[in-house]
Amino acid sequence: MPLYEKVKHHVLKRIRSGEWRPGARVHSEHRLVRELNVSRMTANRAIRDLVNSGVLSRIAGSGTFVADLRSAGHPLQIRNIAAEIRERGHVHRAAVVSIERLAASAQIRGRLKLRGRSVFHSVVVHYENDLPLQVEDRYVDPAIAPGYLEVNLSEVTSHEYLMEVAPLERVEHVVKAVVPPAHVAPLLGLAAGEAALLIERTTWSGQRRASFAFLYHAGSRFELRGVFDL
Amino acid sequence: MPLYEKVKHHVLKRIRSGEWRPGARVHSEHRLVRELNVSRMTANRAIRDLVNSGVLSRIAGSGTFVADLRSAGHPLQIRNIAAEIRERGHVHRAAVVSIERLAASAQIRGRLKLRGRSVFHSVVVHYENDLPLQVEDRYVDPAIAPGYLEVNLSEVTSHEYLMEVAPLERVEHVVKAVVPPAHVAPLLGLAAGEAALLIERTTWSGQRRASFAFLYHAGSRFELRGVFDL
DNA sequence: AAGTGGTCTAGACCACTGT
DNA sequence: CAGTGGTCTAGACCACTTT
Repeated sequence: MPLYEKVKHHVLKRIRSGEWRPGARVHSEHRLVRELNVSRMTANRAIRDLVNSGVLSRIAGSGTFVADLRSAGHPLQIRNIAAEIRERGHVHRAAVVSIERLAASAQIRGRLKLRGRSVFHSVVVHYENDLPLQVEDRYVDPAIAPGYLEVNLSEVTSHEYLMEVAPLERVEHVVKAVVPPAHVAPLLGLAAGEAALLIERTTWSGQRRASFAFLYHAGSRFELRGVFDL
Repeated sequence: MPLYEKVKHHVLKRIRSGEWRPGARVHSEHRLVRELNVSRMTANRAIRDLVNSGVLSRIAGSGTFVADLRSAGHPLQIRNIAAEIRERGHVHRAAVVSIERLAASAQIRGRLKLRGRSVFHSVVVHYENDLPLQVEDRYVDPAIAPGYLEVNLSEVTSHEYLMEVAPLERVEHVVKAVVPPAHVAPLLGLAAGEAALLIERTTWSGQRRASFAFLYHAGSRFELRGVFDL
């Protein structure tokens, strides 16, 4: 692991533990240099990375601070759908449509950079108050999560399970508007011709890709929201 | 202007001019060091910035390459579409469909919390390399930007103008998938039944709402991308 | 073997902020 | 004034890819 990653973890650990709350001052670059025996350029890179990813914010001459949650409240939350629904005060229910081991297609092998020939595949429908909100069509690298087929996905979300077995360090989201494929539209209860919001989510554990998911949402019932103060 | 910004411009200029097309090899760090008389760390920072913003991609031991199209805007960024297109090394052009003063509907009055009875309304199509990328259907409070009707929106984006007359302090985005309305689909060059990605953007200047915009994008050509390192 | 990116160092000067 | 971040240098070693 590169040194600057260690510096990032050093800072993130304190933020996650609650020791450094939003708005709090983070140790200065010079101080990190002394604490961790790295050069200033290394500390600078670590902190600059965290600023770029929205975790910290800096004011020249003044200091570096843990960013407010509201600015981290980007539309593409990493959180799982179950928590989000419950946070809105509604009932979440998940129905497993299928969960199986498949021979990986060339496309999936490419997306996940799979080494083996097979892949785990699951399709789960998430309901908010008995209305289908999301169809989760997910591919998981068996090398990362060998026990995936035994998980009861109606009780534990894939995201929660993956976080347990292989701490995710990186998430990529791509948001698109699409006409949903034929196997998805009925699961979402969509009329013909209705649009769907598709989020393609790839997660990394270390250098390896852990999973890839197509998250389809009814265009008429789902939206991403983000507020930014400048 | 910092040196690394000059290095970035040096590279972006060649991409914009078409000298370096997507997939093409970019000058190596060592070569940039010789060409521009900067240290390698400075060249490295410039290139790494461009990689982070999706303009370039790197393969260790092999080289740095101009990234393919498709990797589009960051949902977190408030930047205007013109800047975004130019940063991808492409040509931006805007066509004004209409710009006028209207009697505000109840819905628009509510969204903008208008005090007066009229509102400015503009429809502009933004092209990326002559392909329609965004239809901007915008309502502006005349109290905030009285000179809006005189702005040449094919040369200055609404966002740029509003930033000038009434510095924006807050932006809200809502992202949806929709079937585009009849007046929008042809402007985007969409076939019947194609989906569109809609961003509803509200901007605040101080406590007042300055403008409200429907930003329609062709689902097949536009996506939002976000990467988060944890 | 030569070239490429990935990382790291130990300094440096600057503008700005806060005391 | 001391402290902070912003930038920059001129080297270095490494793992990897290409020739």
